[in-house]
Amino acid sequence: MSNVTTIQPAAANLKFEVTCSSCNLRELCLPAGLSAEDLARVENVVYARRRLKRGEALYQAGGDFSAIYAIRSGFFKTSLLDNDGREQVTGFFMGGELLGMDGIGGSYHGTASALEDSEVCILPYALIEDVSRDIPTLQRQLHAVLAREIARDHGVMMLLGSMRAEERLATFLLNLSRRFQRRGYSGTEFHLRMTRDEIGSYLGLKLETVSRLFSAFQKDGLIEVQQKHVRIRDSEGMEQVLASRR
Amino acid sequence: MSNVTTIQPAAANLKFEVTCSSCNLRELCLPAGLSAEDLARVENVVYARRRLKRGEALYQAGGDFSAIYAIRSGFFKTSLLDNDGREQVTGFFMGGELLGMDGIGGSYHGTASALEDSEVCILPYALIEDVSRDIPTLQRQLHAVLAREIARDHGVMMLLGSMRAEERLATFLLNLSRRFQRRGYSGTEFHLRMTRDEIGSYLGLKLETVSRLFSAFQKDGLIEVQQKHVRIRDSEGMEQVLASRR
DNA sequence: CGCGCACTTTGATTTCCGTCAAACGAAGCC
DNA sequence: GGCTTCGTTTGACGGAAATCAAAGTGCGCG
Repeated sequence: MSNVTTIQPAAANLKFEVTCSSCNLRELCLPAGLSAEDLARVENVVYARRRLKRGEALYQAGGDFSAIYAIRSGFFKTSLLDNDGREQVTGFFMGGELLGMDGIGGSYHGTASALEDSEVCILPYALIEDVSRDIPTLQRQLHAVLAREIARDHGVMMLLGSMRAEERLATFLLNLSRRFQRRGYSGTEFHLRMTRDEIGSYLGLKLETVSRLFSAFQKDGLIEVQQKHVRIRDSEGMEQVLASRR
Repeated sequence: MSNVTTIQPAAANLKFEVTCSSCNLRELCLPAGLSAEDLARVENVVYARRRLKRGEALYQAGGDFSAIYAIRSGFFKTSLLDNDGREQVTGFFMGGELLGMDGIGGSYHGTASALEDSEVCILPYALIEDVSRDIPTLQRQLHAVLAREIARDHGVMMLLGSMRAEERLATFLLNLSRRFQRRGYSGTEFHLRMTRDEIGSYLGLKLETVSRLFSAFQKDGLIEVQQKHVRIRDSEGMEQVLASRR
């Protein structure tokens, strides 16, 4: 992983050094598909970055919306808080993915917190608005990103609304696997950044159920799991857990 | 209700007669908040309408994306189809609400079908793109609508992920009530356009459970229900069903 | 008008997952 | 290094909703 960012001063103007062109997540991120020329203009939008410690909140539910964020490194969860204080995790996000879009036009609807030390690029909404008026490709990209988030949410609704517990966990693991792989990491062996409780909240299950399912999948030879370390041994078998719908 | 639309020719150029300015759903719809001047420009986007019979699909999952739709009258459901053909209803939509945003930048992710005879305004995406470049207020409105859909979906995720059956149905009924009221209809007495099965799919419950809950709510004096006709007798009691979270 | 079909209601039973409880393991801290 | 604390695993039990089944209701259609 690039260490470029670690040697730059933490203070003052972070604009220096922030270039999408040199970012290896470029093609997964907002500027995907932009020409070199347009890319240069977009770099004026990404005017700063922010580092977060594990557990720190990137933004809070109800906070004034000012920017969306692109994850440069690290791992996040987004969540909603219930009236009586119960948490619903609405998503897990990794490098190249965007956060904060639910706040557009008002205030953030949920909270985003770092599950490990992380860094994000700050994309002030007012600037995105301006620049996307001049660059149709960016405008289209932004809309596409918003639409993908809607489609993702619908997928989760299907998961929560009509899948059994084991199908939910299999779907979750296969989804993580695919996203790690896409980013050049192993798709068969990875480290879970979230707790069983957070997985459970996301999947609409209790943490004990999640734990039992991990154990069951291991017993069936589908995965090896030791705490937060997971290795997928039989991804075809995992797919079949899904196909087993009656 | 306005009958203006029923006397216009069904064929050929529907552009004539299509004016947001004279639409009583204006302030609930995409042009909300636009100046009279900008509104005139937006009317060039809404270049046609389409009527649908009950059961007819507005668009199908996988179909090429070309436009988003504003509901002028009627009632819709959106749904996803599972690998093995099972349906997940992702939402119910009424006058002034927008459909098809999940397709932006590709193909529609789900299907939208009319639950009663309906009419929609067709908003070709290419035109929205163009016009919203010139009218920042429209651009912002469009983004806000997309963000609201994301927020709505997160609300459903919370419902599906962490509520008990009776809380889900109470939430559903109160939400419908609020939306009917906002449109000038009674918020305490209304006609359900969807079947128990569709409600169940949306709420992650089986139709028998939905039916039983309707009966239970009636027995508790919260509602009166006869088939698809619902009257809310004790909306405060309904709210308390939600507050009763342990 | 009456028949058929789709939708709804209600009851009996089963099952999956939640709840409660306790022990275990790992990580951070003085 | 030992201690606390947080997270995980596993077991026993109970309950909410699913499943199976059958009767009832109302609407559309010939």
